[in-house]
Amino acid sequence: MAVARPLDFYSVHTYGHGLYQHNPLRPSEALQYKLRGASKPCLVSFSSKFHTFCSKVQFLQNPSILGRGLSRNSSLDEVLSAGQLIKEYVQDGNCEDAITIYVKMLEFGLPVEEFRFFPCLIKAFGGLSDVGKAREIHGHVLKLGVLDDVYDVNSLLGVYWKCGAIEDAVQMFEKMCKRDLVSWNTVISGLCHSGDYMGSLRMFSRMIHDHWVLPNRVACLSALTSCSSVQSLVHGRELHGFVVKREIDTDQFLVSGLIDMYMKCGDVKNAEYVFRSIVNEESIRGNPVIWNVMISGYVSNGCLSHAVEVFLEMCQLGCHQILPQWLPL
DNA sequence: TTAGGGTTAG
Repeated sequence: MAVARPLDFYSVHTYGHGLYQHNPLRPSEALQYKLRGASKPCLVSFSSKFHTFCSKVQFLQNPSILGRGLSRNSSLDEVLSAGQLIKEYVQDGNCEDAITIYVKMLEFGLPVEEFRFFPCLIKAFGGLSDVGKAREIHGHVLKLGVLDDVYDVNSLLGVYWKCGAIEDAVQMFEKMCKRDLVSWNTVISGLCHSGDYMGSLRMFSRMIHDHWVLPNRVACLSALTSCSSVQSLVHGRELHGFVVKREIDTDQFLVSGLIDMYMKCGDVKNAEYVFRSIVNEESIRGNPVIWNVMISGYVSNGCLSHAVEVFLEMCQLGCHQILPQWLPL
């Protein structure tokens, strides 16, 4: 069966893509059906490992949970407990088990409309790196009507990027009626990671000029990576000015990003300027990455004696604790 | 609640 792309998911007429297309079941039923019937690679494996973690969750083992004899309040408590557990699993990177718990909630007929952890659950699907599964959870939350929340849409956007579904992600972003800083950062970083560096920089510019949203350090970091990758000194310098103006030029990640950008663009003088203006700061001095960026930048630009000088300076300043990683003694 | 990180080597 052909799977329709979720391009027009804001329309009430388009609930039925993918999993739910031509499917008369309710979303929870449809998801259970799909998951039970799925052949490998299976979304959830009901292995012995599952029973181990299940033992920690009383409500999953309680037969009374099967929907009968439960008051509404106790059902809500179960939904809350399940949500917290899902959150924990996702934080631990245990995405499959997090999804399993949600599937159990559906099986037991818990009122998932009351579930308050959809961003977390959606994020778990990103860990599967499977665009088909991403579309399934998309259809599911769409039908539940929780996609009005920018947190949920942002999470879904992140899932599409993680799955490498660039078109889906971009089109989803373009159709978002409400965007926040995280939405912008997600798309800028997504474009950068997918190799569309100029697209990422255009998005950065559009964010400021067309939408009056002020980029934070996260957006600047992605944009800097894009500048380095395409060796665009013009954009890099512009970005440097922006970072200074925003007074975030002492951020350690941005400092190393700026030095790296200048070095990759062959502008050794400006890399030195950034490095020297910050290296006396106590917090910066102990950061081995900044020294490494500087030394490797010198080497890649053919400034070998400078590389040795900075290396010795680093040792003299008491950064010798990182020496064992460096010297093949 | 959601996004998000820098270097090198191989």
